[in-house]
Order: sequence, then structure tokens, then C-alpha cells
Amino acid sequence: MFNRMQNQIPWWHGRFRGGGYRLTVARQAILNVLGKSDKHLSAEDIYLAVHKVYPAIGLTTVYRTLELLVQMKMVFKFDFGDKRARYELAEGVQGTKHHHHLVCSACGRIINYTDFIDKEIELLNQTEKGLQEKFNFKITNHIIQFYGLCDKCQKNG
Amino acid sequence: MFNRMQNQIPWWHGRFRGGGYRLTVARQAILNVLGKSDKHLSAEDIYLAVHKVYPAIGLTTVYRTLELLVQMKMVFKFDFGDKRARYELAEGVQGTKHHHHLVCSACGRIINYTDFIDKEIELLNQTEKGLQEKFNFKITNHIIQFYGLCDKCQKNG
DNA sequence: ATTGAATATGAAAACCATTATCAATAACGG
DNA sequence: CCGTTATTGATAATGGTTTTCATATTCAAT
Repeated sequence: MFNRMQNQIPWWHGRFRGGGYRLTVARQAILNVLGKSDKHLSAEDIYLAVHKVYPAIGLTTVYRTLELLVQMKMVFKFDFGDKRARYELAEGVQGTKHHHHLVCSACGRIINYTDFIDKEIELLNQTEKGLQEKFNFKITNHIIQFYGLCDKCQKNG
Repeated sequence: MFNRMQNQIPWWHGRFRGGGYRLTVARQAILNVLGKSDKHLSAEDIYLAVHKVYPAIGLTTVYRTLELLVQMKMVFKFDFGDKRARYELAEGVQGTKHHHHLVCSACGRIINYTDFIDKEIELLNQTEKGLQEKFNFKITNHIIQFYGLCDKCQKNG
């Protein structure tokens, strides 16, 4: 019973070993950061958070690991138009819910919303099916995003 | 009747002068390129096309002009995930139809589609209204895009 | 536990689309 | 035609992301 937490194999162990990848300190640290955050972290955000616990882990490794995690479909990569990529745990991983984003063009604030999602998904599925048939395109993913001004920026603008 | 084409004031004349902007050779050349192309040009694509006719026009001017045109809402700027921005004439300008994009992740091919658009627009409008009310967000625009593999890349993959 | 082979990492340099700088040029109202 | 002021081009700078390459780590086999 003692030492249970430390020695327990984390849920992602199989995902790595199964894919032929090694389970390194850096990769676990990065996944931990992503798992604890409420999202939209840039590579540098993640680097800084990881750096507090493991100062030896470099920014290059963060980039490389994120690329790997995206490829493994454990992480989603987003572009909110502010020149830096943003990352968050993929839907389903660690109970992450499907959601879309609302981005303030002025201050960069990002709101996750899950409202109206059901209808969106439904339409998306229909459209995907239609597009697959018409263009013989095998659709793997989609992006839906809204841009605008948040309440604060409307007042200050 | 003679010289009619050359001397006619182009449709965009008023848009510039009305906004306090000058109607320069570079700006007209860039608009011409955008108007003749069937879309998704990068800044460099545009620069090269313009360069054939006006070798003196530099890449910097192309970037600056595109920025201006986007701000004037005459041009849309897109990101298809290949590190370079893409531009096309805005909806309504020169009869451009509203459409969305289907992007091949493998070869970068982009297909415009107008099918299913009506339902998409309808849903988007509903969602926008809902989001405005719930989050007090003033929505200005949206992005909807599908990614996948085109028929060729499915075979070669 | 130790070892060896292959993967993963860090520091630094390279990349490359886009922006900023600044002196020279062009647009256009008068 | 002139003068004012926006616009431009060459060049340098920026900054997030990738490459490079020598070193360190993982982990299966011993």
C-alpha cells in the first residue's frame, strides 16, 4: 500500500510503449503540466512550468515532445492568431470534454464553450459525410472558432 | 469610346479615396492579381505575380498592402497550417462567393466548397447569437475548416 | 544490477515568414 | 507645377520554431 502513488504506472504508459516510444521524465513532466492546466498553453508556458520542477529540461525538448504528442493524438494544437501555437490535452484524454473556442481579438482572452456544441457536431458530421462523398476527401479533423471582442474590450474600445 | 478601359475608374477607387488612402500602382497591381487568381495566394505568390509586371514593387509593399486590404475588409487572410498566410478577395468583392475550405494535410491542396454552406451559415449565426448573449462577446468573424486527405494522397499514403 | 544499442535530450545555431527602420519617391489637392 | 504627406524599397531585425550534433538516458537482454 505504501509507495502506491509513486510506483503506479501512469495511464499513458501503454500509449508510449505501445507506439515504440520511451517513457521519459521530460515527457511525463510535460503531460503533467498539460493535465493540470485549464488549457491553451504555449510551448513557452509549458517550458516555464516544467522548468520549475525540472530545470534541466530545455525548450527544444518541449517542442519535440509536443510534436510527438500531437502526432500520437494525445494533444491538440491550436492557432489563435497570436503567432504562437497553443496546446491542450486531446478530447477524451483525462476526461477532457469536447469544446470550441471563443477568442478575443483585442486581449487574446480565450473562452471554452460547450454550449451549442451538440448541434455543431451534428452539422459537422453531416458536412463531413457530404464532403467525403463529393470530393473523395478523407476528413480527419476540423476547426471551428469564433473571433470577436470580449465584454471588457468592448467597453475599453 | 476609345481608351475606355484604360481611363475608366476602377471599382475600388472609391474605397481607397473614401478611406483617405492613395490609389497607387502597387495597390492596384496587387488587387489585379488577387482578382484574377482562383485564390489562396501567399504573400510571396502575389509578390512574384506582381513582379512580372512591375519589377520595382517589393515584397515589403506586398505585405503592407495586404495588411491594409485586410483591414479594409477587401481581402480575407487565412491560415491553412503551412506556416504562411494565404489571401483571397473578400466575399462579395468582384462577385466572390461565400465558401469554406477543405485542406489536404499531406499535399496542402485546398478545395473551395459551397455545398452545405447554407446550413453551416445558419448554424453559425445561431451559435454566434447564443455566444453573444451568454458571454457578452461581440463576434466579428469565424473560422470553419476541414482537414483530411485528398483522393490522391489517400492512394499514395 | 550491468551493459549495450538505440532513442531522446540540450545548447547553440539555423530557419524563415513577417515587421520595423529610414531615406527616397510618388500621389494629389491647391 | 509644387509642396505636403502618404507610400515605397532595401535592408536589417524579430521571434517562434527547427536543425544540428555531441552527450545522456531508456530499457531489453544479460
